Amino acid sequence: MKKVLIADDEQDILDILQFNLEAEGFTVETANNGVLAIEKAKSFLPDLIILDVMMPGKTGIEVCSALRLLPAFKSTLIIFLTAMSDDIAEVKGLEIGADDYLKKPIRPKVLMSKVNSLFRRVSKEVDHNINLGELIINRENFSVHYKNEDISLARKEFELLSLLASKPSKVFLRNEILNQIWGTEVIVGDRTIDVHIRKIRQKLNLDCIKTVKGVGYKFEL
Amino acid sequence: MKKVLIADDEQDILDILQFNLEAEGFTVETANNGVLAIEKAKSFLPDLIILDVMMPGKTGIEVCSALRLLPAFKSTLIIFLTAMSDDIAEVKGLEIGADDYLKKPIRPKVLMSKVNSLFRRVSKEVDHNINLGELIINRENFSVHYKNEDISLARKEFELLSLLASKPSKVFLRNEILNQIWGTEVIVGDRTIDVHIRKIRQKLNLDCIKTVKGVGYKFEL
DNA sequence: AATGGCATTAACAATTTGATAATACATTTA
DNA sequence: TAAATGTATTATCAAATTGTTAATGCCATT
Repeated sequence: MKKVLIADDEQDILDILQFNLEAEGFTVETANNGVLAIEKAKSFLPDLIILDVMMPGKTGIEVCSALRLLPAFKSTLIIFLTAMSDDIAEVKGLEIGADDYLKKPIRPKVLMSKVNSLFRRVSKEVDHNINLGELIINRENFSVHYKNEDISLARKEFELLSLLASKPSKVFLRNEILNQIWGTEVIVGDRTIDVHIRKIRQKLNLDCIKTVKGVGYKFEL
Repeated sequence: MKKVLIADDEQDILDILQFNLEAEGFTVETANNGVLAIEKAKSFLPDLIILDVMMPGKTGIEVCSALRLLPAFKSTLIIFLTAMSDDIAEVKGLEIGADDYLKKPIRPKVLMSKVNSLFRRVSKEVDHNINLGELIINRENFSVHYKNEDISLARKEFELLSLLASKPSKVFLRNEILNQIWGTEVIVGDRTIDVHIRKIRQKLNLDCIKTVKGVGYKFEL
């Protein structure tokens, strides 16, 4: 189920949006200022963020810019809410990294259709990504990102990490891994998996792959 | 069959829900306040908890938060019942860890469809877990959790505990255990089981595996 | 043809696990 | 009570599993 974070300083707006989004099955969190929005975004890791432009303290635009700097929010959807009086040009340019914008007053139907169409648009891509906060795995780019650093993994290493991280905590049996990554036809030696695991551990420099002796491996942050 | 706990201070609601749930084959227990709900949850270990938000003493939200802190209720389904007058925002946010919510007045059909769809959603995952309150065994993660502590068991130990705990109170004959865990081909000596049992007792530090002399072993909390 | 990166294997080390035997303890039976 | 039976405990050793490093062969690129 998709997660949405709404940030606006008017409680009414929060309520209306929350109501409509939840009615469609989204999981919603709210924030009534920019600073809180950034905090909640980091812990909640929403799929979509709806930001009011004008908020006391940090404006929505500032929030957006700040988040976009973090790898975890590179591909998070962001929609802006703008009042008549706002300088629309700035938002419209979308150069700040917004995916869409909405003029107030808000018509729930319009919002929902925008939201749904955005999700439809990215529904395929999003599947390719694994986002664990500090660690981001992008299957499309074959890229791994940890704490603002790009980690370069070879193909098999990448597939292996991808697989394990796709279900954190689940123990993948050695056979399971062989089938998923090497297929049933190819037969490789016993130490092959170990060696790849070792390289991943080495490159990530992070103790996230646990060995379960006699069983297999599991990913846990 | 699935177990459901209902907590509401209105007897009428309890009766209606209990009637409908039992008609569908659920095992139902009820509580008419929050404190009692927590108590019953701990002993009854329901698969689903239906909580009224407004109850004297502890609100449903407080009950939910309290339960979610316990590992045993990490994945228990929780549905809230809200009256018109309740501050709906808080529940809807679902950030307190609810799986769904229902507005009063309650339409039994709506409730039942929500309940069934929730159970359908989690039917696969639940199989992997053995949840005995303080003790949680997760077959997917090969993990054992006792009183907020992770216990690390070797493979055979894990399989043995898993087997015994899969049917509490049932006495497993020594032969039965040998067949299940070692298979019919491998033949091991008589003392092998004892030694493993001992290690489990030692690691768990909990007298949950009883010896039935001349017969076998059984698991009992 | 030379280079470099990658996947795999081989060889060995390190570690963990499992099984057994020997002994101690407990309970039942004669 | 002594013997018999069954289980608990412990130490020990063998076996299985995994970690590590280096070496090999392959492929694509230059």
